[in-house]
Amino acid sequence: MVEPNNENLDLIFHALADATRREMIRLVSEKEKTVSEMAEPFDMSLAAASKHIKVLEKANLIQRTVEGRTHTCRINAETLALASKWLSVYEKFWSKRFDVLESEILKAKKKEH
Amino acid sequence: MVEPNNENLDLIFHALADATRREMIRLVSEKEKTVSEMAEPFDMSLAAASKHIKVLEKANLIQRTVEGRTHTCRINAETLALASKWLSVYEKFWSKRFDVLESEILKAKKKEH
DNA sequence: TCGATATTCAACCATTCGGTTGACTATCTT
DNA sequence: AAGATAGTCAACCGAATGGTTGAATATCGA
Repeated sequence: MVEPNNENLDLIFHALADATRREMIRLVSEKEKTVSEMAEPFDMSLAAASKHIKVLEKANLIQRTVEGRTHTCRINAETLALASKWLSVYEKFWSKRFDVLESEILKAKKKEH
Repeated sequence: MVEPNNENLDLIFHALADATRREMIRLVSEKEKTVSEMAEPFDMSLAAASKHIKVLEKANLIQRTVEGRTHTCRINAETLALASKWLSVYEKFWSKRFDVLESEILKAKKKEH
């Protein structure tokens, strides 16, 4: 796996910080798609969608192959894994909280009887 | 867990898209910290750091309690869990890749003997 | 009460963002 | 060769971002 440096993570999280782009990731995760297909569901110009796609591409979240005049996009999930890896460092905090919550629930249930 | 809507995710990922703020999260995850303590490691004005803290707070990534003149920040890891949850939908894509990689390695090792 | 400390606020600035439109390039089809 | 199709590029626009500085607010300690 490529080690995630700060510059990478800036690009990745920035790309993810927009609902249109997150939805584009969902779309392209279903099946590889052309630029037009990626743009179609959104109420914006093709040029605007094309910019979003470029942001995703620069962040390495999708990859593009050009064949003739059509550009095909496919997901590059390894990059999502980098974001996930950064977050996973803090996983202990929320799982810890869940443990506390669970034990609280158990205690409450015992009291019922 | 609070359901992550698009607005939440916009704020969360935007907050994470800055190296200063990611480092602030790391700092505050070690131990709760005052605003000054959060700002100290960075080469910027207190006001700038204060703005970053506000971004983290609005995204609900940290929480603040005010006691007298000191504001204490603590991590709110549940919100990181929301980001992680969004990413986890795509986990199958990268773990699939790892599986392929693993089986390739196994095949290669078998060939050696 | 006075000065130090902790923090925010407001105004400003340059840059980036997310969108538009119109022109352009390249490829496919006929 | 001519027109349709796929997509980008460039210029523009208003709003948001990330920083600054100086003033304001509120609390603490002597």
